Amino acid sequence: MRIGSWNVNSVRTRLTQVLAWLEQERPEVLCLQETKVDDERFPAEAFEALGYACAISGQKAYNGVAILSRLPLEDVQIGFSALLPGDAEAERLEEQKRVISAWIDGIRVLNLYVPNGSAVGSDKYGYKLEWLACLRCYLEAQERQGEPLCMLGDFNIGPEDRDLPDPQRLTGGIMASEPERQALRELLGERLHDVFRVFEPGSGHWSWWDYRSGAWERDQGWRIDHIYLCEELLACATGCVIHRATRGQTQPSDHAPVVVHLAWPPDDEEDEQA
DNA sequence: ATGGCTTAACAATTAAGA
Repeated sequence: MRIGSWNVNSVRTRLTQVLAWLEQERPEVLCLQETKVDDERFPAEAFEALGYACAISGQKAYNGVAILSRLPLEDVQIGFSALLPGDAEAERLEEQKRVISAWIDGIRVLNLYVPNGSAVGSDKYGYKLEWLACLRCYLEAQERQGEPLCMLGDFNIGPEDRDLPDPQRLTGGIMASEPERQALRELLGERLHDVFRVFEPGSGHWSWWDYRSGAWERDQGWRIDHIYLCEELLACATGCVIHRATRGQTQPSDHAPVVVHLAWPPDDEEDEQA
């Protein structure tokens, strides 16, 4: 079983590339962020034609998340309120469409688009920290449900200096400030693990390259798109790959897909050879 | 370089991303 995450920076602008990648890779699940389209205009038919069911939570122009699945897509939950009913903060944060989950083949797949935060100390930075605090509460409620969890998406945080191209210059700034990193560590707790780091401890592995300043040509990226697994799923992980070639295409997204390979369900012999 | 590029919205510029 393979589960991918890709910030596509507009699903309509990127549709041809996403379809081509799906046809080539055929992951069981692909989670999208920054779809930038309301639900009525989401190109579901194009994905359904390739055998993918769609769960979507979008809005006009900004944000927007979706889960595409070749396996049955069940119990779709949208927003923080799904697990925090009556919580005023969860409802307030619902205005921006950044949270969707689904039950797929015995796994709770949680797809997130964490706010960017603009600049340290700005209003948007405050919003980002509030959003992360709400996510922590959401995850505590999720843990009480007892479902195996795969949480993935665009976290807009470089968790450690090895996830940044120039730590000396960038540490402390947006996406690398201690409050953001601490908020992320706290919501992960002892329960959730960055599966990419199980297989690759080194620096120089990026998932996002700025459109500006020739960041791609100079390979000055960040690793801000992550896949986190609970212990039960982590024990089944056989690999985690960043598909960086997509970033080198014409008119690319600034993010590349990240894919985890799981021998799941645990008794599935076919997956264990992956 | 409070810069650089790309997208959506709207119809020439602005907001936002990260």
